Amino acid sequence: MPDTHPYQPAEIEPKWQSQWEADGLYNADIDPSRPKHYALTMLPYPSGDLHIGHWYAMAPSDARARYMRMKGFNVLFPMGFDSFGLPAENAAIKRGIHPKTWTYKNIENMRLQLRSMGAMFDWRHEAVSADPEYYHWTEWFFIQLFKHGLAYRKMSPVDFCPNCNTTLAREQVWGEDRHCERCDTPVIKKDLDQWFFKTTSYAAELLDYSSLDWPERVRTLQTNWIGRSEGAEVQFPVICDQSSVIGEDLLITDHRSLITVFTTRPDTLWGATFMVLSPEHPLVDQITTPDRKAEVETYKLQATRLSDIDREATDKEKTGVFTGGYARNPVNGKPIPIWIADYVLMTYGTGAIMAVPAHDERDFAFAIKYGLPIIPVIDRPDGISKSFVFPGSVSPSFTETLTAAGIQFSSQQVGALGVGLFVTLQRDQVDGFVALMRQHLQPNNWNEIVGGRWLFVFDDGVLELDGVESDQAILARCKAIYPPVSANRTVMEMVNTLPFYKDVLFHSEYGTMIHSGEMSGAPGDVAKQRIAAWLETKGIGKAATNYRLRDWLISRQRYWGAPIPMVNCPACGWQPVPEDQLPVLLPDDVEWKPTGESPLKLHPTWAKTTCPVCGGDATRETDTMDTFMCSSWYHLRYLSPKYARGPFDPQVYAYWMPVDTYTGGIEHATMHLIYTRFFHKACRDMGITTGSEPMIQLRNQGMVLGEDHEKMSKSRGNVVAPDILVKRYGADTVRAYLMFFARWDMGAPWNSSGIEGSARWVRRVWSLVTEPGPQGTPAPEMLKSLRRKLHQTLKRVTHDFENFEFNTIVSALMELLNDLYKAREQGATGTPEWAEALNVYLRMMAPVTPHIAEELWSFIGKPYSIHHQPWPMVNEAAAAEETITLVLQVNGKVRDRLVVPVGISEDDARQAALANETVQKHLEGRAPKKVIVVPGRLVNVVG
RNA sequence: GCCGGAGUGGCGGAAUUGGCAGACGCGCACGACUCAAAAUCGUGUACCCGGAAGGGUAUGAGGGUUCGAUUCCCUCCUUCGGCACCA
Repeated sequence: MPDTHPYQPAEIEPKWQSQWEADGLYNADIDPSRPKHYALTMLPYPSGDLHIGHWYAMAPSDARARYMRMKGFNVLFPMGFDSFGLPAENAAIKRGIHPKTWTYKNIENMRLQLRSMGAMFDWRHEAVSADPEYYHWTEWFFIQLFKHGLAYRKMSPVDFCPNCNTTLAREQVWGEDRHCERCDTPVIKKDLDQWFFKTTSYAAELLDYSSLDWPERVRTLQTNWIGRSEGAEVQFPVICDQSSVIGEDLLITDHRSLITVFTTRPDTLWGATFMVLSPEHPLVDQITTPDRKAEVETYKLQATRLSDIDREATDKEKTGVFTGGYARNPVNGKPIPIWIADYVLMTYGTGAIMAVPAHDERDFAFAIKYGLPIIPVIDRPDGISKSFVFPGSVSPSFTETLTAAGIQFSSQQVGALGVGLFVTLQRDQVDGFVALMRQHLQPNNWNEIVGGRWLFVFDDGVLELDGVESDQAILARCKAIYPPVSANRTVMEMVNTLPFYKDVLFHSEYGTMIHSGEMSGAPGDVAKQRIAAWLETKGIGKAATNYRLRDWLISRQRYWGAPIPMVNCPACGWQPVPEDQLPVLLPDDVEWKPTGESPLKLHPTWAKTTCPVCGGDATRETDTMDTFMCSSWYHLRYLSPKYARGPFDPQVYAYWMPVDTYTGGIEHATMHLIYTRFFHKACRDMGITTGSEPMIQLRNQGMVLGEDHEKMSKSRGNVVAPDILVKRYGADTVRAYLMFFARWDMGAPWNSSGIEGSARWVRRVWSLVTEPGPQGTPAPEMLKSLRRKLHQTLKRVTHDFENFEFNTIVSALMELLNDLYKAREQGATGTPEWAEALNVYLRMMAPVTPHIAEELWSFIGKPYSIHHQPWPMVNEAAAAEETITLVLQVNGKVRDRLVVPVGISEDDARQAALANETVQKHLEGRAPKKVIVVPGRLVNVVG
């Protein structure tokens, strides 16, 4: 027996790491004789220091990859760096370090830190996105997308600092007043011509997750992000001769100025009483009348100063201004005013909406605020109407009449005016009520019925609120009768002042169409489809599907990114750089102004080039690509990072792709994971890749919070540094603790004393194996139960590895260790059962704590390497229990437990329970009414 | 506001998906070893009543379904994420 010595991770960990490296133990090469497994963890950004969050993401993923390896898979588990991006430029501006220098120094450091983890990365597959050999192909992909019509240019606003003369990211804009982080200048929006990828062409396909094993949560997030909605596009002609609006007869419409709106509710078209355009809408200037110009311009400016977040905030009161222009509602020819408001976004739909205030909550609030007409066009499904009977407006016998008619109402004192009646009507009571009202209404009064029906009863007849004209007619009569309502601009504004009516004035449900001309009466379940078809036959619209998803903005006005390989020729327009001239290299000789203006723009010669088509003078694109472009295909570069004839070696691709298991944070659920799926599908359609999805199985880890339960950040000073932990406890302990301390998909706050438990576990395994146990003759029963526990644990650990339940893997191993210690005390060390236990135990540990497992494997005299060993097989017979604990309940409460043979019959279990003294005691002499036997678990006696 | 997750001892968490609540670990208490401390080992540790045997109460709150609910249903509260004037 070798000398026993204390556990020293600082010695054994580096030793095995270099051994594995030297032997190429984790080399992942094509091997058609073995099933492949491509395990991928999200590409880290080389910020300089490896964070505990990186460990939390990578160490359990590594353990899972190692488990798959032991299961017989040929596993590729690569690592690389997402090395373009803003922080490198910030370092350049603040500290005068070149982004390249800063980035590659960080990478060097992080490689060392990553090695200390003892992960099975095959570094021969490393890919670094800022290497020219890498971004060569990022550029190449751009050109392919361009050639296939999936890349295009359009104007798009950015946050811009006019003082620094530079575009700002959202994180560079600070404070309520939205000022520049460097110079405090208020930020403005600047419209720039920029490159986009047509992600929206794939919107429908991106909603299909049928071939994916992805968490429901992520699929929901993506589905909402893509945001499919069905409805119709409708064209509203702009009325260009403003003076004729008043004249009414000679309305001339200009069909060159059609405003297209997207609506999910074409069935409400007859209720569209105004339109709202986004302040950025291209027709705004044309529509705006001279007298409204100043106000509109002010509002537009104000809207551009707001962030999207501010514009989209719901707690803010809606604002807008009238443009002075009118459009014609195409279904009824009525002129409707055109407004602009910041709640309409140019990036969604067509940037213009038809407003139906009677059936859209936002539009209702907007119309009430600005006095715009509100006309109900969809019947209330519940049919409820309400009527307030003004004090003194009816003859005194009216209440008895109502009671006799079975109509529900309450009488209440209304201020000093007297007693009013608050009537609630069912659908079939309205006509009867109107008839009664006509008999009882006193001269020079009116009564309104609102909700299910919209009727105004006057001395001489009944008016219905069915359009803009009747709105004004009714209002005029009411004002004449009761001057206090004179300030109201619409009928709805007038009735909205009465709280009693609040719940019946507006609804957004589907229902039978009313007040809708020839379409009135169309039932709610078919109205939408019927109108969409009708619009098409009339040539004023069509059924349409709209997505919330936007095209992907690729352009960044930055230096440290992959150049966009495009050349602008005055004669030939935008042309791609010929593929044999790639990569377009980033110039190293760049200088920063303290303002952060992109040095590519300032470079004296870089942008000057010739047109690949005509050979004339031309200019390079000086914008670079979004780094999400680099991370959309890194899993492909990993396959063959040195390959020079294409982005990847097709043979290697054919073996490894798709990614079998992808692990990473939930924060990438929408952006990165949608971009990479889009990228893969586009590449498939261009004949570059095969299959429809790049990553088959996705699993997310949660977040490690600081000990104060807050998000870790340098400013809070709650950051946990893995290097210190590795130094103090060893990588194995850190790995084990990260797997143990929380459910992986949930994450949890860090607990610096909790890690002691994992450290103790690792040390106890060390002692168990290396220190001799007492001699003795262990009871055969004890050895049998040790073996049972071993195989039960193996079963649990196997199950938990399959399901990414890492915390219970470690706790199961801890439990078994406790039993092993007890067995050792009883002299089990010399037995075959003991040998088997150690053999299996170390193999179960190997994915979790690879170094100590290797060291102890060699200690017990097994051949190098444990990481070449197969995953142990569960012996079901050995794992089987002989007895169970039968729980005895009386009326659902546990009263006793019996140890019985595992195969006990239902009858025997019932008999045993009924014969039990404690059960009898708790029955207190009652006869059992019912006995429930759950085989193998419990007997519940109900009595 | 909408969508989704979570809420279990002093703390992190477990519970084969309707069947023994609190595995495992941290912490704490007591004990052993030690001159002492650390480390290590052992014992105990949800709460209440009780000397004990035992009994009662407990999985955010309240209701429901069920022989039986941490698990399913309804209402509400707290909290964490994501999305959001989406027409």
